[in-house]
Amino acid sequence: MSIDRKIGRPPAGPEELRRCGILGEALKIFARFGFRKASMEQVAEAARLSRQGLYRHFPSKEALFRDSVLFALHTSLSEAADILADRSLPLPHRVSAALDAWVGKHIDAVGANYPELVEAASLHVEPARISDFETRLLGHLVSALRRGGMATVCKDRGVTLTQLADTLLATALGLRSSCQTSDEFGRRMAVSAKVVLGPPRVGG
Amino acid sequence: MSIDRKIGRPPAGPEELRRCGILGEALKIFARFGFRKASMEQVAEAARLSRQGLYRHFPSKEALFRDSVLFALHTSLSEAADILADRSLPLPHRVSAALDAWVGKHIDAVGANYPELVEAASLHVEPARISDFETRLLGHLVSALRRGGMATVCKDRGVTLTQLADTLLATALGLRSSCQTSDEFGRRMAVSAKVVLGPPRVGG
DNA sequence: AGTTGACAAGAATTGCATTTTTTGTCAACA
DNA sequence: TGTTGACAAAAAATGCAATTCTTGTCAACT
Repeated sequence: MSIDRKIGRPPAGPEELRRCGILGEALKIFARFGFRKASMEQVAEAARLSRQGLYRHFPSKEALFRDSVLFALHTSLSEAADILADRSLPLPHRVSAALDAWVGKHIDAVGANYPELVEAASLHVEPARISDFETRLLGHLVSALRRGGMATVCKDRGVTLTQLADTLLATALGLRSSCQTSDEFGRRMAVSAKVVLGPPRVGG
Repeated sequence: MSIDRKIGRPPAGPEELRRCGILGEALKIFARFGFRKASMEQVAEAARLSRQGLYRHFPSKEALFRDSVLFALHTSLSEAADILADRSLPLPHRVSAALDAWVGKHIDAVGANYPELVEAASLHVEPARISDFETRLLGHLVSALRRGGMATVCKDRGVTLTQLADTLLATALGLRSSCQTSDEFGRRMAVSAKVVLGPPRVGG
C-alpha cells in the first residue's frame, strides 16, 4: 500500500506520508486546472504549505508534476490490482471495477483538461515509465482472467488471454471518450465486462 | 449507393454527382487542414473549380462543411451497412470491417485535426443529425448480430444485442484513440471482434 | 521541516496597431 | 454552369510594448 521503492524511495516513514499527501493535493490541482495553469502557489495552499516549503519537497514544478503522474499511476494500478486479486467477487465485477479505478475514476476530476494533461505527461514523464504501468495493468488483468477460468473461453473463441485483456482496455478507453461522468462510465463498463466475459459466476 | 433523399435532395442526376465529387474533395481538405485553416480556395482548387464557382454549389463555408460531414457520415454508414449485410463473410469479419469503415478509415486522413473537427462538427452540424447516424449504425450492427446467431450468445452472457453492439462500438472508439494508423486499427479491431464474438463460423 | 519577505529572470497575458488572408457578393462574360 | 476580376467587410495572423504572474532561489528566522 505504501509507495513502492520502484519509484525510488526508502520505505514509508512520516516524511513519505507527507510527500504522498502533497502529491494527492497536487494531483487534484493539476486535474482541475491542467499543467500550465496550475501554479505552485495553488498546490502549496491545497497542501497547507508555503510555496517555498513546497520546494523543500520537490525541486521544480516539472518534478512535482512528474511525481504526481507517477503517484496517480501507482495508486490506480495498486487499486486495480487489489480489486483483481479479490476472489470473493465475480470476475466481471472485478474487471469492470479495476478498469474503473484505472480510467473511470479520473473522468470527473480531469474533465476537459485531459488532452493538455496527456500532452504534458508525455512531455515531462519518461514515456517508458508510463507504458510500464500499462503493461503491468495488463499483466494483472491477464492473471485475473486466467485464474477466473477465461483460458477455456479464450480457446473457444480462438484468441489469447492477452488479446482479451487488450480488448477490455480498449473498450474502457472508448467508454471514457464517450462518457461525461465517472458514474456513467462505471455503469457502462459493467455492462461491457458482462458482454465480453459473460455473466458473473460464483467463484469465477 | 447514390446520396439519399434523407439528406434532402432530388434523385441522383449529373449535378448530384458533381456535388458529391466536390464534397469528396472538400472532405479531404477539411481532414487535412481542419475546418478553420482550410480555405474555400483550397477546396475549389481540389475540385477543379474557381472559388466563385464553388459558391454556386454551396452558399457558405459553413454549409459546405456541414454537407461534407453529413456526406462522410452517409458514405461511411452505407459502406458499413453494405458490409454488415453481406452474408458471404463470417460475422466477425463483417463487424470489424464495418467498424473500420465507420471509424478506422478516417484515422490517417484526419490525424491530429480530430479534436478541432469534432468541435467544428458539433458547432456547425445539428447534433441530432449526427447522433441519428450513430443510431442507425447501431441498428445495422444489431441486425447483423441477430442474423449472425448472436442472440443465443447474448442470452448465455445475460446481455442484450444492443449492449453487445454498444460494446463493439466503444471498443472501436478506444482503438481509434490508441492507434496511430488505419492499418493498425484494422488489425486490432479484427482481433477485438474475434474476442467479443468468437471465431468466424461459416454461414455466421 | 517549516515560516516570511525579497528578488531576478522568465513566461504568460493584455492591449493595440498593422498587415495579410479569407469570406461572401458583385458585375461582365463565355 | 461556369469563368475572371474586383470589392468591402470580417477574420486571422503578426509584431510590439507594457504589465502582470510565476518560477526558482536567496537570506533570516522559528
